[in-house]
Amino acid sequence: MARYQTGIRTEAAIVDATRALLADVGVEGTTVKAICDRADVQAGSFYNVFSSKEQVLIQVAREAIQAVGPDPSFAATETLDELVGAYISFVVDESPLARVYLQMAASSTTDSLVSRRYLRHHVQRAGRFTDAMLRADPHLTAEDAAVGAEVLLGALDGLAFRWLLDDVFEFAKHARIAAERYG
Amino acid sequence: MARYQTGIRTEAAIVDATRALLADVGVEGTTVKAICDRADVQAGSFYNVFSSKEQVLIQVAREAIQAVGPDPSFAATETLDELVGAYISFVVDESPLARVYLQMAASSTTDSLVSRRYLRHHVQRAGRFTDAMLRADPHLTAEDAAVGAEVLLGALDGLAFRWLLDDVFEFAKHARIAAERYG
DNA sequence: CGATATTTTGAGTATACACTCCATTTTGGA
DNA sequence: TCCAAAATGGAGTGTATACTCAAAATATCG
Repeated sequence: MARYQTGIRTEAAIVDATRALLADVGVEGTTVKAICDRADVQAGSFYNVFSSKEQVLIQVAREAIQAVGPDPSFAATETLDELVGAYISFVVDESPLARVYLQMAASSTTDSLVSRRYLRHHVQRAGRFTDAMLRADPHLTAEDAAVGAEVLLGALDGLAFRWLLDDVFEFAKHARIAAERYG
Repeated sequence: MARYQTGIRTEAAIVDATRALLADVGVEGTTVKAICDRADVQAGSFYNVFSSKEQVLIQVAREAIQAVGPDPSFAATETLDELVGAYISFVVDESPLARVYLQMAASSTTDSLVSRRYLRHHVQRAGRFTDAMLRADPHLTAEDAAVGAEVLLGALDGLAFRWLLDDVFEFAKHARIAAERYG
């Protein structure tokens, strides 16, 4: 099923429109019609590229999930500061994608495809935080490091949600303090 | 407009059904039809009691918000431990309501009415945490206490969201550890 | 250019949703 | 017991949604 360039461009336009819509009006307002209008495409073209609305949502969620953490190839040596810094700059510098990330994580109904994907991603992320904590303090037990990672990640995510509710909130400042206390 | 007992019972049944549905299937699955089926009531009765679906959602959200914090009459003397303990037992002992609280807070990002209500509630709650922190350590500046309260609340909310994604997660244990890092 | 694969169009379908209407039944005070 | 107010049943309305389809247009390549 070798593809033509026009089809690939259309797919990109649909993904772009979906991401922008999710950031602008949330999951609820992101309808197929709204996506098509924004991408300047007809419904038929949408379904020529994606088999369902859920597929493009998953695609954007995957994209957001990948953007949360720094390059996985550094995972063996990265520090906690780097991990926290990456999350902060993700939220601050890529606000639309961060908004998508948080909104989709929150609105995914339990046991849905998206929900399971987020959980798996969270477990991986917690693993990287745990490893970084262990490298920083080799006296920690693996269990303590894992718990510490969960608490720090919880704080970061909670503060990001706080920012979602009110974007005047100084996320970066609070996130750094959370890292100092919980790291 | 003196109301009859049957009408009051119907209203209670609708609110109960709505709360249970929100906990079970989330905001998305909570349709008027589902509410009516669960409450064993017809659509006409629903709209005899509530003017719209949003009204009953707001009612349940208000109920959940009120259940989050301990009795406000203790606000002048309560300790941080008591506030944290109240949140933990809210999540653990009243899971359905906690689920409603978190899901509606998360999905309210698009709906400005509910969103503002949650934000106002959060500000009040942060105020109580700040006051409790100041009582525990009078040397703190008000600013430091406020930031600390935001970070701790962020951690508690983030961990609760984590529990929402996977209810095997030991929320109480992690929440207590998050709170300890202040003692 | 001609042949074939791919993409686009846009009207059309089925369905689920919030909500209405009003005839009928039930309630509870006088 | 009577009766006006309140509550109910349930069919019905309009609308928005995800999704389909077949014909027409366009791209790719020998």
